[in-house]
Amino acid sequence: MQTVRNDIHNSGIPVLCQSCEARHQGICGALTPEQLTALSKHTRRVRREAGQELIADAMPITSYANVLRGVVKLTKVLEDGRQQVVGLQFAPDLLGRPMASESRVTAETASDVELCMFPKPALEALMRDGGPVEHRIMMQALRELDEARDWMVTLGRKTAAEKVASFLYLLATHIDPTENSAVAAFDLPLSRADIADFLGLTIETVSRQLTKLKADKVIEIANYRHVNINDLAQLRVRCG
Amino acid sequence: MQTVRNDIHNSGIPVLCQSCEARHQGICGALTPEQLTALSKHTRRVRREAGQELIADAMPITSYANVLRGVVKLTKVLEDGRQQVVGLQFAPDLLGRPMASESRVTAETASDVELCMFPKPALEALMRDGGPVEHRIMMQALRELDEARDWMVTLGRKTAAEKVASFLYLLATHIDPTENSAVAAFDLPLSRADIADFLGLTIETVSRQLTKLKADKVIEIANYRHVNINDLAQLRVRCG
DNA sequence: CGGAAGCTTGAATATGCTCAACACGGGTGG
DNA sequence: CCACCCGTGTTGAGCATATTCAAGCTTCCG
Repeated sequence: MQTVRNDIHNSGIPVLCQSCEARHQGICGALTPEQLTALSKHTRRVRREAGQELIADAMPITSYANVLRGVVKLTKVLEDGRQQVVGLQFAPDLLGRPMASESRVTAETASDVELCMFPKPALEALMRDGGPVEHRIMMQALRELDEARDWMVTLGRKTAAEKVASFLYLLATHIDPTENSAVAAFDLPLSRADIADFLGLTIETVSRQLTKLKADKVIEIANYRHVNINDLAQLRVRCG
Repeated sequence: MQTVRNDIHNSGIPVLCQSCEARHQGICGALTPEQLTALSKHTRRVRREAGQELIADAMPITSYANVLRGVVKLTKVLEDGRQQVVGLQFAPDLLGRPMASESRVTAETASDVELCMFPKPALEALMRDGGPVEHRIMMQALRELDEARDWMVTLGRKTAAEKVASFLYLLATHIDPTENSAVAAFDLPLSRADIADFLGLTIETVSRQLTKLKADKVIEIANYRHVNINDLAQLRVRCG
């Protein structure tokens, strides 16, 4: 054992993880090199294109995954087919409900996505002793809870115009959180149908409100998907 | 050491805690007798009548509390005064956002409430080493996240009639979770205004929908607050 | 070029909101 | 004891916002 490297840097860290953007974030940031090595024996790097189902509601969870790139949407459906997006996950979020045998949501790729998957028992082993891994998972749960509650205000109390503005503002502040500028530009990771399901609106209403924001020169839209926000402060005002 | 008791029962447990209904639940259920004794030196049992503010949004958190009796509502407001209830807490929930310096919500008593309060550092000391306390807090956060996401479906995709039915169904299944009967009876812990803020409706709409459920013989209401549910299955169907 | 999927636009409709009046119950004071 | 008031809840009429239904437009891709 330990015939392996303690070379210069990244000593003992699996090759795959060395180049991983999520290496120091999410769950992996809480692992010792030894734990990382153990975990990496079970991991699988996976790409999925947009529109694929990753986890089905009410089905047993067999594996967890870190989101490395792209956007995953968490949805719930009523019996008659009405759908609600209840969360969006970006890198380096952990995908999968910890401490439960069954999922409580459907997880689908909203854009092309890259994942680092690992079997359920591998994560559970790391959590068993409590400690830093459990701590990170708790922190993610608390953050997601804050986000869910913020969104409940949008769903329950905002007008259609405010909902759409809030959605764009959310993306602008999440997609590139480093920038702190007055403008923003990005590709919408969600279709109009997904946006509607996120906002509790119809696709027609979403479309009309986007058109209105465009007419009011608050945003520009190219190719249906690419958004330029000219005045982030103006957009903020329209969030209610 | 261990000079101390292995007497009969409840050995070494503070008197106040011995008679506490939450003793084996919530945070306290994760504590050793020693930890419980240490914590109990800082706790204060408090009663608050309905309508009192417990924690203000965006204000520093100075203490946490266990809910022992009654209902606490968590709310958020928009600048123009529109309000949304984003969560309800029952015994034995922990009140207060762990791992944050400021609250992200306003907490108010919805009914008369009994709390067991303790200062922020006391809980943080118990969490420091990770372990069972942190585990319980994580479990509560995950449960609240599931509940918040369930409620997002109600807010975003259900009709007014379905929202009111869902609210009554939620209470019926939460207030006395032991019973598993076809009927239920309870006092509404929330005013019409609070119910409206929970459901993203106006008080008039809530009132009309309650009247409709009454006219359809699904529920009875006495004294505005006392509700009899005659047919829980029928109510369930109306939840959408 | 044709077809399909995704998006936009328009007109008619319905659902829930606003505004207003009224009912009920509990407390206070003459 | 009754009169009054105030907070809370109900009911009604008219209205506004978002939905529904239907048609047409882009873009992408074979």
